[in-house]
Amino acid sequence: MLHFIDVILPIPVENLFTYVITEAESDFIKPGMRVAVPFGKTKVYTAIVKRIHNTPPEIYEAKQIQQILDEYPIVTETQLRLWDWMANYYLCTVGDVMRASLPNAFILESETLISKNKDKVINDTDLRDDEFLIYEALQHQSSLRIQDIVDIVDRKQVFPIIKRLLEKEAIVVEEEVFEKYKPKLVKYVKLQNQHTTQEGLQKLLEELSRAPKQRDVVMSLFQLSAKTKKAIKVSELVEASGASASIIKSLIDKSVLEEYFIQTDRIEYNGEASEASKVLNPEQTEALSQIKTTFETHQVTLLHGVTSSGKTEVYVKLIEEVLKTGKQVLYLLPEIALTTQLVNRLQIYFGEQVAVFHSKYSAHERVEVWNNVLHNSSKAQVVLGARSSIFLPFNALGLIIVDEEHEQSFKQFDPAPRYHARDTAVVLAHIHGAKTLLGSATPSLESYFNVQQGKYGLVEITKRYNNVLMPDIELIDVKDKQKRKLMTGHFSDRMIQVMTETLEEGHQIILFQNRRGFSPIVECKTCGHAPECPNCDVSLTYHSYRNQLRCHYCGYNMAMPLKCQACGDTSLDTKGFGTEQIEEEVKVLFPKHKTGRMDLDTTRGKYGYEKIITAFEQQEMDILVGTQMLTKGLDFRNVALVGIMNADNLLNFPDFRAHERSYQLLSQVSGRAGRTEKQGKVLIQTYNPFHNILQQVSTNNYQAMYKEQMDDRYNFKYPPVYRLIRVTLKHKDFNRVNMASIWLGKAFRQVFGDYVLGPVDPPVARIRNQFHKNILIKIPSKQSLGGTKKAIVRINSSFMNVKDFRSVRLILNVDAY
DNA sequence: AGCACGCCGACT
DNA sequence: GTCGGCGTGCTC
Repeated sequence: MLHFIDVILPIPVENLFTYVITEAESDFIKPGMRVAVPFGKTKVYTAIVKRIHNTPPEIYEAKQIQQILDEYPIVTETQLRLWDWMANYYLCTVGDVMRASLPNAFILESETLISKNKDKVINDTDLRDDEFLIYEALQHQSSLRIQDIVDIVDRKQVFPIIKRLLEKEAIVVEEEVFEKYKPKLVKYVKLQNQHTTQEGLQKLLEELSRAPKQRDVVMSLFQLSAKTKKAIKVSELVEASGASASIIKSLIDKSVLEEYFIQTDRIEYNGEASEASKVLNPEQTEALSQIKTTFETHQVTLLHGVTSSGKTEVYVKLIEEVLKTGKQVLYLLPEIALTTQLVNRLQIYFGEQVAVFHSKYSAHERVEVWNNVLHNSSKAQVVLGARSSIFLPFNALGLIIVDEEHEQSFKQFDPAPRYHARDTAVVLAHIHGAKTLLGSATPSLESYFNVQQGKYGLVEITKRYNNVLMPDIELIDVKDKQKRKLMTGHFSDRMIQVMTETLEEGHQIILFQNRRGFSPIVECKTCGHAPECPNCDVSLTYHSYRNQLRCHYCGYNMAMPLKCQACGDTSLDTKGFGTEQIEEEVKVLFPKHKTGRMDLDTTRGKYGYEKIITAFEQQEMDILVGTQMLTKGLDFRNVALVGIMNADNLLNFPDFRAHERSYQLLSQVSGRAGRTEKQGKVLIQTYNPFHNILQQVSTNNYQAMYKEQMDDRYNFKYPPVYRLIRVTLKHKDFNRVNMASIWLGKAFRQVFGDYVLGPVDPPVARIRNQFHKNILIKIPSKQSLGGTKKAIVRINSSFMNVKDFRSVRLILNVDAY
């Protein structure tokens, strides 16, 4: 009987691919293992085995696999189910999901290597110029990659040249696959056995009496191992004895010492669980017991607790209980880089059991976390991670916590799979029969809607920890202040007054300046010309760090011009209302106090965030000016005032969620004020103090916000009442995208009628020289999601059959909000 | 996604 | 005429 496997390839093609395997291989291969397979004429890819069967393909001959890469599955069956769900729900291929899931080091790809044909002597005169260049390069280098050749001849198409060289038998090519993951080995030393006894050591020390340095090393090693009773690293010995590596080397050569290697994790967790978890206050205890009750009837529960109500302590208790049952816990956070505080806290309680996983980790580190999770190692019982950690190979998941569930960074926008980690987490938990806890001080409308629909349980904490009062929020009418000439730059008299008071009391201040949709641009005062990106339809933004103009979309940058490029005048103004300007103004207003700034510019670099946060925590700064980053669960004890410089550009953002987002953002920033006994103060400057959202923020009235926003969503047919799929078309030729989008819009309208919006130009209609068009499809809740998606897929394939449109790139984004 | 194949303009 | 550009289609 013949044996076949269907495999998933990490490329965006719909189908699985079938390969033949031998009888022996069929006994060994299991779904979830990696195999290396030949694909196309030359390439070798890493594939994941999906299914093993005996049905030969009908219309083609299956190729053989090249090799099996694993001894056991590295992807679990539950993961394969989740991949299918994701591909189906988010309208992408399983290959896309695979690529996003596996640490890069797991996906090996072959690379074509070109080397000289040693069996044949080639006369230089037989070669053309470009061929000669390559042939000559091979005299110095044993092999060249395709990219090297591209660089050498400076041309895009190099295959014809390689082909000619091959025909002349001047070169040979081979496909090489590199193993990307190498376990890290650490060198240890110990005394050779005969020296470990009391007398053996005595004797050895006597022998070494003429070599005092070597003697010292032996003494140090003996003391170290007596003290720690553990294996001694060479590096430790070097440090303890102060000897050089060469002395140790000579002792090894003399057979006094013996060296050996142990495989170690790259990520080391220092310290053990050093503290028992905190005792909960009555509100938290009540919340915990309610959560457990709702879990009896619901898969998912939403924990709605006001800012600094101590949600984390509740999570900790819950985690403790799940760990006792031997299950794993996944703790999802919006952005891990900002949450060192939380990592430290969890490590205090759970020690080594905590593993951290996020995109800043190297490929090697990710493999190690992956393996620890896969083997249910004690080092990965609690996994703390950003959205991509939903891809880890859990096998005994008991609980998923999604903290700050309203955060939009849980949604991936590019590339595919364009998934929402919170929603995927709910599905993942369901597959495992685990529970999901969503936590937020300002829940997303969709989660609260699910509560109202009876899908999710709800638990609330309305009091802040230690009975700290909710901050007092005051709205300042900027229009009125301007009329009465009470504005100093961007600061109202009231803002300056309260800031002065706060500083006098020795407290700290956070000033929040939204950046979204509003960046500092450069404008000529004479002619009004603003430099634009040559590749995208946006003005360049000014960055004083490096004094340059940059494009946020494609990264294009140029030095800050001295003269206007249009009229030549030198009166260029870096106008705008960014954090930099605010910081400058603060320095003028409060010259005696220290001011810091936290935004994309200042948090570059690996420890950018930590530096600023720590400095502010240590009260090295009095005033911190920052963007959205400040909202992310940071805990500053001494902040008594939060100032919001301009609430309007948040509210006026052209997006159906602008109001919901503004509420969330403003509430979260406000929550940074007054975390100790003193009641915090929040000042919001706005042109529109009677705006409902601002009123709701100032009275902390989530219910009113929810009700009003939901009315809008019903009336205008937006999520969570309707589902939303956004179709983006991209092409370098404007007319072509235009025609294509009109065609596609019509086709959609024939099926979905008025539930199709567009095509419209997105706010930035050209990015990296590609023109964009958007079409929005709204799906009523009663309409079957599966049927809708099938219809979309069908329309897409007929779209692809129109010759002129084939080159237009289509991007489907499900739940694009 | 790659990569080969096949059809058209600008150079020897 | 050929070379090198780019659009089109397939990969088990």
